[in-house]
Amino acid sequence: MLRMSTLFLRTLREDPADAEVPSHKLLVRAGLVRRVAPGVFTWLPLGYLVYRNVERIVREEMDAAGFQEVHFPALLPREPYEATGRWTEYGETLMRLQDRKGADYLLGPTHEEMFTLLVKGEYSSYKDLPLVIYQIQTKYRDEARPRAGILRGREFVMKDSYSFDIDDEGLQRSYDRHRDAYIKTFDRLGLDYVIVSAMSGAMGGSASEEFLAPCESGEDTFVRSDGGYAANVEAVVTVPPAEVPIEGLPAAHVEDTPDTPTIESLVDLANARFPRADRPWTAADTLKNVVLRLEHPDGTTSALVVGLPGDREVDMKRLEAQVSPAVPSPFEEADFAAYPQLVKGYIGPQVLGEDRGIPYLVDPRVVSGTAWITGANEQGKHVFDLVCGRDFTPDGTIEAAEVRDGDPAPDGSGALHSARGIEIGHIFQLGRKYAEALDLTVLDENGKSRVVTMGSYGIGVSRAVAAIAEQHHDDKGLIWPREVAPADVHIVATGKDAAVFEKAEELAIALEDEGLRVLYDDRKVSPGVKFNDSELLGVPTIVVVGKRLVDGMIEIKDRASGDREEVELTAAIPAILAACGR
RNA sequence: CGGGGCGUAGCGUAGUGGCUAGCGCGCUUGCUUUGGGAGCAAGAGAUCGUGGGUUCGAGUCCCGCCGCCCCGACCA
Repeated sequence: MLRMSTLFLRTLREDPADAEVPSHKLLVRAGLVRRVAPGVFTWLPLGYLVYRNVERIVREEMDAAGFQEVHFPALLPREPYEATGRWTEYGETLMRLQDRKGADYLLGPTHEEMFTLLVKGEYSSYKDLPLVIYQIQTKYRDEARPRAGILRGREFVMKDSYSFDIDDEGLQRSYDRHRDAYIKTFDRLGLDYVIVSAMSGAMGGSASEEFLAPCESGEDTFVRSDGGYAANVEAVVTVPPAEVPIEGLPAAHVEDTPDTPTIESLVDLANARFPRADRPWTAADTLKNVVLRLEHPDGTTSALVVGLPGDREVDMKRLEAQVSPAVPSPFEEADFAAYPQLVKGYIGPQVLGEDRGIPYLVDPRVVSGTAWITGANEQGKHVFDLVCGRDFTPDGTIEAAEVRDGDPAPDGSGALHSARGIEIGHIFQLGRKYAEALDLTVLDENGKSRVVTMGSYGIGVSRAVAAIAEQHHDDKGLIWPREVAPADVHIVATGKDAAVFEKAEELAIALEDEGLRVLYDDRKVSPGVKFNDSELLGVPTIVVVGKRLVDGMIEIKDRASGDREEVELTAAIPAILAACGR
């Protein structure tokens, strides 16, 4: 039994000045965590109970899925990370240190190398596979900017698991097992979440999905439709309009459009001097051609032109995902000098294309038969009614335009709107990148050496505590889902009557005997303080033993709904068990 | 790393060059109080982030440094 009179706990009446997001404010105010350094926190008794519940659930679901727990050190030598290039690739984010001899060490930001090497040292046959091992481990990342309390710390706890399979089918099965286990885990944690497809990015894998807990304080932007579609912005596929028959479309014609270097000025001039019969011109009638410089991994650079409707901007993140591993950057004046055919502000598709040395990719909305106003590749001139598929043929399409609220979901499930979420889990088909770098091979049934294929899967354990707090609170405080709550029932004894404390304590003991986890407020403070603390702490069921005891009554309150009922003390135990879902 | 803001008691804060740095919460002691953060009284607790400078006099003005928070960049 947790007694408030002796519990190491101090709740705060006011929000800490350095906290911004609800979970940070509440976890500090409720006395669950205290800051030690930027992005580094101490768990106090109640907070650690919650944290351990989350960890326990994660562990139980991993074990239930048949995965085996191991435990690596957080302190790791440099060499394995040197082998995969991450000693340097990880950059400033890596926490580095030296021992007394000057040897380099690091505090593990993630453990792909160590797992790969461990398996390499033990296994050498296809008969040993598949294998999934995991750990729950403190990770260190020297984030440029830790923020939002324990939502994004420099020290945090992560469950990371790794699958090892002989072939892609096996990897897919391991991946699916993790996906199922994660669904069970997050359901038990009481988290609302969506699974979005994610770009694999620098990790070099193929399939990858993120589990995002939608909430205002989330750092990841994603889009969702009312019909259930959810995806990372980078992964959204544009729904192209129907193609238009080319016959009968007016011929292209070049017009003088002086001083129209921007889309806005161009539309204004077009409406003033070349008005349409049916409707005014809009930015969406123009074809904007954005020149970019691509830097390739081998150090060379090249130009790329992206054509998109003038009312859209290029989304650099989406573009990056498309051109990876090349890195895009804006075209500078010096770059323009190298391509005299590109007239800044008046670029048109007529001079573009792979065969002319400047690859030209367009937004999927630019389909055959669409007519555009676009640059005529001459200062002060634009071409009207330039028809795709007749007057120009792009080299292909690219998903680089911004995704906007109201755009259709690719699966036809309605309009997209953007939302924010906390990344609480990530599952990832790594492939053979690490196995190759560290030479993890096994012999197959023909005695031939085969590189193992891997998956990596993470759950932010400490982050999940904050994510739950973000999703489960009100203006009075936290509201823990039962399974992660620091206790099942919070008994509040009010008044100064000795009988109240006697009965409250008897009740606490009886409930504990029934298997409930009990937090008992036996402090000699005023009722208001106790009620407010009980709401701040967020134990799901609150039992008040107070002035109504003279009539043999106690009160049971549901923290989440605020519903309260009075019951006879004699019937209290079954009623409380029922309230706790037992 | 760029931009902005802020460092005063455990927490939240006031203090625009002048006496002994003020208030609320929390803490200690006593009395009263006990169904929504009680009242009265008496206390403890601060080298005002740090180093230098200006001044008769600096929490307050100037310069350097350190730290923290927010936005952006960055981020399996």
